[in-house]
Amino acid sequence: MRLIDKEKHCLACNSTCDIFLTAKEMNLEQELNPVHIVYKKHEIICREHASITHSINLVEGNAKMFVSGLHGKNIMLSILMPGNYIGLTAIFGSAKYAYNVSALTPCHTCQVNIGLVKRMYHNNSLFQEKLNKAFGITMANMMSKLVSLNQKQMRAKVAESLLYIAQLFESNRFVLPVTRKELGELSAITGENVVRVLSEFKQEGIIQLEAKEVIILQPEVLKNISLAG
Amino acid sequence: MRLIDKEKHCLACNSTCDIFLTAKEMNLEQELNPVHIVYKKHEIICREHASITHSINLVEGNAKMFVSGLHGKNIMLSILMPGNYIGLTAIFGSAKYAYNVSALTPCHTCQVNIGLVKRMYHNNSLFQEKLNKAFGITMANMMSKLVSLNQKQMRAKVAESLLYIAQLFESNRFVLPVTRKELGELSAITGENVVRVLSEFKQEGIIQLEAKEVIILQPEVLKNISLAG
DNA sequence: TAAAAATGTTGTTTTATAACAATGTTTTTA
DNA sequence: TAAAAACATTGTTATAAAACAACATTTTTA
Repeated sequence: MRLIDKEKHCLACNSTCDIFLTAKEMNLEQELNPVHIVYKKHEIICREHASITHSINLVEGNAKMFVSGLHGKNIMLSILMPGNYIGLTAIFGSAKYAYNVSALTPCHTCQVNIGLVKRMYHNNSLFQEKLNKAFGITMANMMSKLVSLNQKQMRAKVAESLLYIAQLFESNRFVLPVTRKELGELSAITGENVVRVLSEFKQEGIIQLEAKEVIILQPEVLKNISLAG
Repeated sequence: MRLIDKEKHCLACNSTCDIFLTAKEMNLEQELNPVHIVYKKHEIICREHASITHSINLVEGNAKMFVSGLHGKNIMLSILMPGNYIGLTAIFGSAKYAYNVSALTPCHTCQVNIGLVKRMYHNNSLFQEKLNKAFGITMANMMSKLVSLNQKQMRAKVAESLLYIAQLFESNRFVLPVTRKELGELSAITGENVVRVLSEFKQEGIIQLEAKEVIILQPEVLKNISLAG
């Protein structure tokens, strides 16, 4: 179930998103008509193969972007943070989602008609450049993920995932936004093996670990593990 | 060693590429100054991390696009066919190549200053749409490759690679443009195992195989193998 | 708040595939 | 065209990680 909160408006929103700023600059505020939708934990925000009708801005909360693989096993592509957009691939030729997004925590989203965003993209070169760059970065990340998931082994993959999450939260101390199994989806290994590797890292004094709380004690060591094997 | 053929000009070129057509439409023919460079088999056409200075159109021949992974093992992203472009990622925010391209056969390329192509992109919406779409498709392919290489096993991966090549050559009968080891790079398995799987497929009457010549006798069976495992 | 479901943990077994080795064949190079 | 290098093939061994199992703990749901 989703909650539609019609009270929230852009001017009251503390997240100054590029879409709003660009729309304002282009005098398209009237047409914006943003809809604020709240998703509960575990709820699907968008589904693979579904049509992209809106650009979705994650205003509050965390979500996971994943593709559903074989035998019900997912591969998590990324963890979404407040400020991230969903659905902008529509601008790059695909009318359908190529991935799923589901809420890891309650997620507040702001949704705008994708047609309007497309128009903005085509008529505002700064906005265009921003989206192009973001898309290019996504592509580069995909590329390195392809190598990592294929050629690295468990310890390296988990180390990489931990560093990725630390970088998202801009801190070496964080609360894991995912379960062990999901950390496995992000690292392309089983949940059981995630537990094992995490225990090893703890044993070796590389991380401190208690339930979901992680402190990376030796970031350089973890970095080395993530690079080599 | 590369051969620069200054004699070839766009008007004489039988490959009517989008860049030339768009430049003509925009009266930018004078500025185009295309350079025709020929690469020998095995030569590097572009290298990871190098600056992108030109848009490279593969006019004739085949090339492989790959990222260099760990322990000297590559992952092949795609096989390039005549008409394919290299370096357009520069438009999407990255000034450096994120991949390598090397010649599988002698490769004739036509190279145009990337700055000009960028200008064309920003001032021609049709051209823009084409490049965006191409980039989007590349992204989608990456995504499905991520799943395939991670979750499928040898037989499925090799089946997929064979179908991919058949689709490139638009025929179920083709001469492999790659070695067994390279087919391994494309499938993320070892060369030895490629040989084994190909032998199995031959034994099972799914393909006909002699040296580099492949005939897919039972495309549907191969398709099923590629999907399941 | 009791019951059910999901998550976390550790140990054991199985399995797919890499790694290694040995040899024949083709292609490239000097 | 002879020698060297790269490629293809088959068999064997080693290994990383999945699969399975059993149970403790936490979270969700009725």
